Amino acid sequence: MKNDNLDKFINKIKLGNCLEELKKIPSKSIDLIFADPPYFMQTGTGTLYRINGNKYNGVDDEWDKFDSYKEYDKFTRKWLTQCRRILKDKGSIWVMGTFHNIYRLGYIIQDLNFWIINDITWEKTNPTPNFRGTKFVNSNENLIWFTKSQNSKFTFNYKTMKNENKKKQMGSVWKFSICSGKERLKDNNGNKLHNTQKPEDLLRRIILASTKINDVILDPFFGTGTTGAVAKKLHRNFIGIENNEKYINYANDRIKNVDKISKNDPFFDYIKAKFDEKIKYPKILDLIRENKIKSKYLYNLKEDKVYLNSEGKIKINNVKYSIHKATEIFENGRYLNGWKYWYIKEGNNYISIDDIRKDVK
Amino acid sequence: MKNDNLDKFINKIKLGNCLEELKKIPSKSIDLIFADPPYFMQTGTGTLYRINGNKYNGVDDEWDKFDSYKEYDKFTRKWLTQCRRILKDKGSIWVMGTFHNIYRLGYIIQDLNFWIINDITWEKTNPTPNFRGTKFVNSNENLIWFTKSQNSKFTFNYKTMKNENKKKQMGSVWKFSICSGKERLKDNNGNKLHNTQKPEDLLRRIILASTKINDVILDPFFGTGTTGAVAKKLHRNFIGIENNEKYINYANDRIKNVDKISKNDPFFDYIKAKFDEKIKYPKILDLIRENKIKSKYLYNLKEDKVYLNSEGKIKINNVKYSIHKATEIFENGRYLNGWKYWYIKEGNNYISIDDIRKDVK
DNA sequence: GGTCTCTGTGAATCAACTT
DNA sequence: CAAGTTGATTCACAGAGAC
Repeated sequence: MKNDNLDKFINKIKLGNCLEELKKIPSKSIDLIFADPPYFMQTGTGTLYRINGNKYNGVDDEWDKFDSYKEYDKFTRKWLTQCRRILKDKGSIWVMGTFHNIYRLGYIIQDLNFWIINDITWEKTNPTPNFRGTKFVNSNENLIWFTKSQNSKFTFNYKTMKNENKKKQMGSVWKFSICSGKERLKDNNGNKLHNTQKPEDLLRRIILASTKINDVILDPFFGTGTTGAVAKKLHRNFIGIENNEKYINYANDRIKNVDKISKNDPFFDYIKAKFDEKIKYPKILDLIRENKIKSKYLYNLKEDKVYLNSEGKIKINNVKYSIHKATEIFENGRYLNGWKYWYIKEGNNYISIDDIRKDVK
Repeated sequence: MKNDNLDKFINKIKLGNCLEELKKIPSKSIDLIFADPPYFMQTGTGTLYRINGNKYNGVDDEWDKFDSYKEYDKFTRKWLTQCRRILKDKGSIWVMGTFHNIYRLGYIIQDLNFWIINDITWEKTNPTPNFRGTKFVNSNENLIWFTKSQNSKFTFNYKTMKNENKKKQMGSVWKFSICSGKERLKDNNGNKLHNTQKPEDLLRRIILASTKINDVILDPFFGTGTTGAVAKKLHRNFIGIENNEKYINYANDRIKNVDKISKNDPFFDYIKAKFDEKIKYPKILDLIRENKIKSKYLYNLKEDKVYLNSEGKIKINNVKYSIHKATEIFENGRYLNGWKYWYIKEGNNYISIDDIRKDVK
């Protein structure tokens, strides 16, 4: 996974224009990209008052202003194109937005021939209410997770996610609260440092789901460095790009104070994605050569009996089938996992060939 | 709300090409459009199997195939343009999709200068599992709700929605189960009639939120007629367009068997959106003229005392303020609703002027 | 110290009517 | 039509302060 040209970027925040800095990064060097670009909110010019008469301070930052969708699209197309170049073939990308920009992002992602894996909804448990009762409360943000092409292999720690979700498959709607309290960075005046700081729990799930230990995660809109802080904690590397020096200073401080989770911590199994390590069991030919399958005949639980030849194939009417394919003959076209379907007989006992291969290991 | 040219379409399903049929409908005649257009599912050539070996029958109907995104975009642009023409200025539109098509829809909606009100996530409580454990379970579908332009007034039954949500503002993530059981239409062979039949609960919420009683709701991809069935139940009118005669036959049967909710049903208040009826209370001058405010002085809860003149203005230092504006003086610039801020005193009792006007009514 | 109350605040395309 | 006036609206937390 090493890339010498990448060393000078690793675990650093680059000050500068997003596009220019992306261009400096070596091709095919990044494992994961997380991008939370400006949303282009287009709020009105008037003031929005809270019900108690106070003003509501929404996002009015210069960095969120664009002249038109056309300008926004052009910008999006450029940074996504750079992301394609620097991403490893087995890497993947997350982007984030609301209805203001998410359709621009998704459309361009598809036009650039990226391949969408999932669309995720972040359901906020404590969104800002709609003070005037004009519409449904905007209680969600949206994420898109995608690869460079349809055939890309990508990291997905399926079992880790399942363990995080009461042993059930993790779905595409995630509930988290917004970033507040101690986690929310304050400036020297005690005001919120950044208008749109993201919660660490969200980044934690993204990183645990789609990276391996020591992977390199790039965030081209680094802000206050949530991506970097969580990456460090979880023993991943980060690269940040940010054009506001103030944010960088706070982010560097923040990350410096993060402790990596200890290797003695029971949670360290999660960090290694231990549950998702691929275990290589012996193949059927290995078992035969090592004389682990003592019988020449296999049985299913309906007591059908078949002959297993020295090539590891099941012969039926002089035609050779794999142990899996052979299930179709006996199960009306249903194609099942042969390891769990076929048994040998020892006296009156049926022993699954799947148990045999796992015992060998 | 009557439009004579519309009579021949009302509560009927038109057999034919979506675009051609849309063109026949009069301009600015429709209150609400609900559109669940064909999805652009790319299942690829591989067959997907359930764990038990049965083939998974996903969406692979002919009507779902398009040559490319370009074709899909072109088609989307055309039917949305027709929708703009036939929609009343105060009408609104819902579209629905998954990540395969929702970004195409949203992007084009914005390009056509529609104005998005909300994006809604339908969280499925019982989604199809991901059989191979290759990604997060797709447990959501997405809806976009929008008007013809930024300044469009539209129907939103805010309080009705609040009542449906434990008296709290309804958010943008909706939990419903997928359509199954008795609700799911079967064909004569007992198989599911349509691959993407929508649950009635979903349509119920959409219709209750964004239409008034007797409104006309158009569904250009009518399918098995969920929109029509729910519209009828809730005392709304529908127009359906569908190019598959088989679906139309089943849908007509289905809708014929729907009973409108009785006017004696306690739920009928919801149908009329009674909670959202605008109530006109007397104004401050009316109350003074009719001598309903017996005192010349008003108090706030801090016991500040002000003089209310015969013009209904509060005089402070010889300057006249409205009852609302006057709150700014006593609340450090906070501009509050005067009706709930000012009281008269009867003995030791404070009586809110808001209570007085509501009693008068 | 513990419990209760009060206050502050978050990616917001946040009004309708009269003069 | 622009400017001014009237009036209808909030939820989950965290943290500070009161008792």
